[in-house]
Amino acid sequence: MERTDTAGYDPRARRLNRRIVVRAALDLVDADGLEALSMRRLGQALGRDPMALYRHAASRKELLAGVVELVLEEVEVFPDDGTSWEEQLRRMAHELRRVCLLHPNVVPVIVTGPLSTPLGLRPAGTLKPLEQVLGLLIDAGFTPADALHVYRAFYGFLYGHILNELQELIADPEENEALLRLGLQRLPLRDFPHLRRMAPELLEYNGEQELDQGMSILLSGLSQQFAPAAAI
Amino acid sequence: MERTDTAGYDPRARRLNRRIVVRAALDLVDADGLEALSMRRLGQALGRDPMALYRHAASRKELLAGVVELVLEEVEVFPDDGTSWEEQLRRMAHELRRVCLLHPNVVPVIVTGPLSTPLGLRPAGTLKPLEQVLGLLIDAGFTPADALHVYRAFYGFLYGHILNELQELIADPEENEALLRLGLQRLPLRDFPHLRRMAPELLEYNGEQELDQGMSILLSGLSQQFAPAAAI
DNA sequence: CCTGTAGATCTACAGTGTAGACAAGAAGCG
DNA sequence: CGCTTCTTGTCTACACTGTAGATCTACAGG
Repeated sequence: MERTDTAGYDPRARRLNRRIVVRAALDLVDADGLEALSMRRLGQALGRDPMALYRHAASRKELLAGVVELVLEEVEVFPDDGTSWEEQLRRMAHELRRVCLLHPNVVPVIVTGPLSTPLGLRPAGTLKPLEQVLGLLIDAGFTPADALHVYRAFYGFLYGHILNELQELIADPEENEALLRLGLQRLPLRDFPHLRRMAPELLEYNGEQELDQGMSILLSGLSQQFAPAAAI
Repeated sequence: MERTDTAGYDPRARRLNRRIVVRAALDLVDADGLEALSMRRLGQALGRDPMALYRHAASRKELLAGVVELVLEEVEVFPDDGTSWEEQLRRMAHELRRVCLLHPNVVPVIVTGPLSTPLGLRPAGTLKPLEQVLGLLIDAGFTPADALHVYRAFYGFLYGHILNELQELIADPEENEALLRLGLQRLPLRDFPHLRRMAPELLEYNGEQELDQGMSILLSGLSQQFAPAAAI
């Protein structure tokens, strides 16, 4: 009944541990959104006193950080196959997008959370992708400084795209169409002439394709702006 | 004393209105962060009962939306001068960055807020930039569909950059250096060989330059991927 | 003057994060 | 086994939060 078994573990089974708590928190956020994650509700989901959670997470913020880490662990990190650095970046982008779409409610925390957590102090899991990309680029012949620039452009664009995509397709497409047209109708024609004609294009949004296209743009710009010194 | 006059209006002076309330909310967020914005504190800042605010903002969420709108109004929108669309996009990017850096605490809401607010229903102020960019690109010879793609790539990258920049320079640079080095030291050398050598590069971050460089990359990719049909 | 109405206030409720004291239970060791 | 120690869970309590609903106040138009 209620919300006792959010996943597979039945409550009171055995002692809590951090994994279980964070996992349950993620389930709760996935199911009911960020605001639904309160210590009391989470305690209830686990069949424990809310205060029990504090043995495994220092605070709500810290718990959320754990949730982010857990989500990022879902990102599959592929070994360096032989393909070009461009193709590898492209694949990593799609992979991160995939995971983010599985946990849309967590995305705001992912992109916004590490604010005010200085880079050096972040959990190792969060830094792993950075290291990987740097290695990839340096191996491809970039100087360390350029690799850093490329990394920033890459992740900047990627995060930006994911945010945009989540904004674009919230409601189900059915009522989305009506809503969009109605919304556009509301705009004064003289102030928004172009936007009002965009309804068909706005409805045909395809996130994967859009990301791929964006990546093409970015990568083509990248390899034009920074030519890697040695292509082996 | 306390926090009665956050700006220039003294409390009890005359009747409240939405402008005053939202303005005070922005001041509060700028000064003490997002979490400091509560109806009670805001009421106190204005010398009124907290409940009075509900006559001018339907809820805390709606109040925050007003704050975002207010910030975005600070973005100066330049008329179409003769320069190329690339230069105009570049200038708009710098302008948005400038405003966001003036209100870093609001940025999470800016990039995250419009989630779950379907495009058609957003306040006109938020849609103005979209319309402007579309017009600019279409005038430059892009098809509407391509203009939309370019817009998405542009704003995706821009938002991503701003988020990244805010993450990079939170603390004051003085203690940032020590902290960064200490943080990097903590990482195991075998897992993070590149990152650990990056300290000097990481310390020389220049957001404006980084954005400009990123824009160059993006724009160069853009004009290579989509050739505007007619350059007039 | 009186009255209608919009604005401001008061009270109250359900919910929040979490500090601090305490109990129950597992684990180590003789 | 008993005894101690440390970890984990529970309970109570406090200072907050957003906001619904009723009530009071002040100003508008007649």
